[in-house]
Amino acid sequence: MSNLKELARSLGLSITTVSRALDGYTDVSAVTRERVRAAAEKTGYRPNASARRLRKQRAELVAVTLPNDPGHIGPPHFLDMLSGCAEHLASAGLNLVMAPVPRGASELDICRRFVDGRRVDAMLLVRTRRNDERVEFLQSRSIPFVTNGRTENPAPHPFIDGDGQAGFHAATRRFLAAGHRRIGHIAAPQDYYFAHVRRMGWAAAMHEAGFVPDLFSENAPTELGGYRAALDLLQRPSPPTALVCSTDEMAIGTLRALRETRGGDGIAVVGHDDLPMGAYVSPALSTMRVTGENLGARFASLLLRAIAGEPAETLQELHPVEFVDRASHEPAGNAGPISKSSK
Amino acid sequence: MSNLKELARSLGLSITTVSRALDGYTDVSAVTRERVRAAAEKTGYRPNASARRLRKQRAELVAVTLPNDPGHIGPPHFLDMLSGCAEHLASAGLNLVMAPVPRGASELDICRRFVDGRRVDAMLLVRTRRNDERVEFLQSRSIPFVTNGRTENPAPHPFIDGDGQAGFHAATRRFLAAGHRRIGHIAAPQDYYFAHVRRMGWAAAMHEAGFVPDLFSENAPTELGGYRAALDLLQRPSPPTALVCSTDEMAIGTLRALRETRGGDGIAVVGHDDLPMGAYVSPALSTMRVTGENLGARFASLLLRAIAGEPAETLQELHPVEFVDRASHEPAGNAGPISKSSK
DNA sequence: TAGATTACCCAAAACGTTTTGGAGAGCAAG
DNA sequence: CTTGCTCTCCAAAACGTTTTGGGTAATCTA
Repeated sequence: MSNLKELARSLGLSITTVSRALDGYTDVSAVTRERVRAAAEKTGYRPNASARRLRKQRAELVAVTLPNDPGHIGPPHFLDMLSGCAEHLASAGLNLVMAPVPRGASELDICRRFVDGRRVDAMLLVRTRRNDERVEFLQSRSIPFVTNGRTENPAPHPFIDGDGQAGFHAATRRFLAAGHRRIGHIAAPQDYYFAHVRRMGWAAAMHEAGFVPDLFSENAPTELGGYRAALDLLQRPSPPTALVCSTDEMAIGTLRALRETRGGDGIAVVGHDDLPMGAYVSPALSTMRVTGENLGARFASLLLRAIAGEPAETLQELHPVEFVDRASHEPAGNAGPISKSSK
Repeated sequence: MSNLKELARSLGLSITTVSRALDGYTDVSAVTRERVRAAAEKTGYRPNASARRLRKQRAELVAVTLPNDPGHIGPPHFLDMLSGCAEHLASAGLNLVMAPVPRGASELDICRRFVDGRRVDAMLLVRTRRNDERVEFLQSRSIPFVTNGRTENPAPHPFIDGDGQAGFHAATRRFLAAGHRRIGHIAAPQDYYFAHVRRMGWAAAMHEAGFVPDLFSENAPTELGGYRAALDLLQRPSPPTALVCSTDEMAIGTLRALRETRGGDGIAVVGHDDLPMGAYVSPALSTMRVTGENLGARFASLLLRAIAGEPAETLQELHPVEFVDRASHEPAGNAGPISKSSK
């Protein structure tokens, strides 16, 4: 129960002086400052967080919305990202608080709750949708925020994203260059921005090569979703010889579907995200990864700059994606996509 | 900038009355109460969280320590658990805040920081160690907490854990009953409590069957760690015919090691955790899972009861583990553990 | 020596809530 | 008339900080 008042009394100083000594102000003599510091250290004094927050009118908290997709909550490395972000924020005195979405409430309700109760100084939005009502709301309240993934909302806002369009375009072109003609896409729900642009990248490459991009199937962004979508494509009249999958989890579901299907031998697969697990499945999963290190720290940095008032336009990071070549994009067991007449 | 004072003035009432009306006290007339409620609704009034926290001397926050193992942060379903916990806590007015461990600091430092700054009302500890200094510290400060996993600390404390000892004992006995004799264990670092008891379960079953339990290898609790530990065991003079792995991730690394090793054909494998991914690797991973639904909500419930002052002894949950039989514990491609003379 | 500057320190006012300890009015009982 | 009770309401005191707007000596400047 140590507070500033007791510490001040025990030192024979005023509260003001003790407070300023601990904050390193220059208008307290070096000897006093050191005396105060020593006493604070000895008694283990820590300023009361709530009191400081009230006085400084800052919550010292940043909330991250947790997507509540049925049964699934985002890629496994999501937690690594959050951890890195929290660590970086902590060194600026901010803590990261989780904003889960209870059953029956919308993600917008949660934003409102945190913002209007002045519980946070900023927000971190993940799993953005093409038209994201949370973005609109936060802009209307002019509270700083950063999104993981772009949106199609008209007003610019800070974000970090990978260039999924370019990545899927390039991956599709690689397959085309390798001789594939029937290149399918395992798609995630298209109201997610990331899912939409990845499909657009694939579709554009197919279109440029003179094909109609209709060989795709949409499902949940999980192993099961990928499994189902792959089964769907495999039973089409002209099944694919190569599959570009929206996420690694979907790709791993796809690999299982291929194993279980007779016509699935030698179909090329590529995913996106570079999950650690991908190197351990069979065949080892070829994939893409967003370049750049320490995503979490970059989010934290953008959040801090947004809180400091930097304009949205200078807080947008679009990172290229790069290929991670393992085995699944060049499957053994067939002579290649052209000589193979699957089905 | 709406606060109680303004709301009170606009209604011609005192701050006290408005506050009590909103809190549903009976000493404000029904008609006034309704008038206040309507006005609060209309102006979108939300009490300032910092002010309430200061006055009520409660942080309304619970921190969860994030393990900072090099490059790895716990099982993928960890985030699902956190999300469920946060959701349940939120309905009691508490938020879950992340307590990452920055480089160079210990997990104890972080606990101290959160506790002594009165930033939290309780803590959630994950990845407990056999002798966990965080437990000792929190008990010395008598701050409520719950651990995910038991410890060997002398004083009892609230926890939720799966009975890994029994699970690994039973799994080993199953392999023994199936005729296996050389059953190895892929072990996680033994200072983790969970890793220790899982090894003890395996060792006890082997010992009871008359074998010296020395066919194990310890490594990081990751795919790579499992891979390396499996390679180690496979090059022993008498390699195993079955492997009980401390985690699913290690088991998946083990499966890759088996694929890449000539002598690895037909070696039985079982993991623990029931990761969704396990159903999609080849062979499909047989595993164990802790019984009971909605782990996160149970953690939240225990935390709330600990905050309410219930004694530690009544806040301990040990859940049995059950088998999830898929393919890897009965590998095809060999006639069985006895007829096979690997190496 | 007067005046200005510097070095150190502090009382008091916030920040916005909850809670304590009544106050005043109206009414019933003695 | 007094006493006690119920029903509403409220002033003021916390909670523990940070910051404002000084004050008092001592030291320097002219």
